[in-house]
Amino acid sequence: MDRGTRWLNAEQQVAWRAYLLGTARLMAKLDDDLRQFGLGINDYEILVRLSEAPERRLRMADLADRLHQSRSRLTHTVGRLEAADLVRRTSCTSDKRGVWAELTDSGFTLLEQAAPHHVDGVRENLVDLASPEDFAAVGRVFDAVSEHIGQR
Amino acid sequence: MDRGTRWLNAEQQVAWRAYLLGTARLMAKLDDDLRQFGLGINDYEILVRLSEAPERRLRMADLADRLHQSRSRLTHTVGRLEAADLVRRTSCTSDKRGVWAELTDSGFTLLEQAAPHHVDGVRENLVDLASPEDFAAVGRVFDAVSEHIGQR
DNA sequence: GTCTTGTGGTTTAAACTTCAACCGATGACT
DNA sequence: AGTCATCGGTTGAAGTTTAAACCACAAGAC
Repeated sequence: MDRGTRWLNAEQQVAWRAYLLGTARLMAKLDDDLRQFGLGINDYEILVRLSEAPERRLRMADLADRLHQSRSRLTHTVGRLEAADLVRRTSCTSDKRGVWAELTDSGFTLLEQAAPHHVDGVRENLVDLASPEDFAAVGRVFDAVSEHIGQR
Repeated sequence: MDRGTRWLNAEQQVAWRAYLLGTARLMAKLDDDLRQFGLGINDYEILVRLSEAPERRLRMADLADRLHQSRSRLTHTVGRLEAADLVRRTSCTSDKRGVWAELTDSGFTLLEQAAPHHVDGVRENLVDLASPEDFAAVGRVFDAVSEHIGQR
C-alpha cells in the first residue's frame, strides 16, 4: 500500500491474528462455561475483585479502574448483580459522594461454586496449552501493554 | 477455598490478570484510534478480511467464522457497513441461499487511509513493547488456544 | 461564608450484541 | 416428484454497552 508505514512482517502478522482469534474464542468459551451459574466473565471478575478486597468491598471507581471499565458500565452491571442479590451497595461513610460495592454472602457462595470450574477452564483452554516460559512471556508482554497505555 | 482444584500459582495468576487487563486496555485504545475514521476495530477487521479475499468478497458464513462472530452479529454489522457504502451485498450465484459481502471502492479507500494508523497503533501499543521472542510466544500460545477450542 | 472547579456516581437515550424464531434454498431419501 | 431435515442468512425483540448530560458532594480560592 504505502511505503512510509512500517507494516507488520509475516510472522508478526500471523501472531497478531492468532492473538485476536484466540482471545475471541477463549473469552467466548469462558463466558459459556460460566453461564451455568448465571454469570458472564465480566460479572465473575467483579465478584472476584470484591471477594479479595478488605471487607469484601470496593469503591465503584476503584473497581472500574481495576477492570478497565467505564463507571457507567459498572453502574449498570452492579445494578444487575444487586438485583440478583450477589452484591450490595452501601454509601461510603467517609466520602458522601462515594458508594461501596460489597459482596453479599450469597454472592460469595456463588463465587465459591463457580471458581473451580472457571479455573479449570482457564487452565484447559490457555495455561496448560502453553509451556511455562511461553505463558510467562504472555504475562510480560501484556504487563508492558498495560503499563504503556496506563489508566484512562 | 477447596483443595481438589488446581488453582493458578502466583505467577500464573499475575500473568492471567495482566493478559485480561492488557487486552482490555489495548482493544479500547485501538478502537479509540479508529474512531476518527468512523470505524470500530470490529468493522476494521471485516474490511481487512474482505480486502484480502479474491474479488474482495467473502461469503457471510465464511467471514463470520474467520472473525469468530455469530452470523446474526455479522448480518447487523454488515448492514451498517452497507448503509455507509463500505460494503455491498450480492447474492451468490452458485448457491442461491448464500450472500457475498463485497468491499466497495470507497470501503477500500477508507481502509487504505485507516490501515497505516491502525498498524502504528498495534506496533506502538503491543508489538514494539515486546521482544521478538516474547511476541512470538504470544503467537504460539494463542494459536494453540484457537486450535484447542476450534470453530464453534 | 460563597464561588468555582473537580470528583464520584447515576441516568437517559442511542448504539450494539445476543437470542430465538423464522424463511427460502438445498440435499438426501423414498 | 414429494417429503424432511439441514443450511445460510435475516429479522425483531430483549439485553448490554456506550456516550453525554446530569446531580450531589468535596476541596480549594477568595
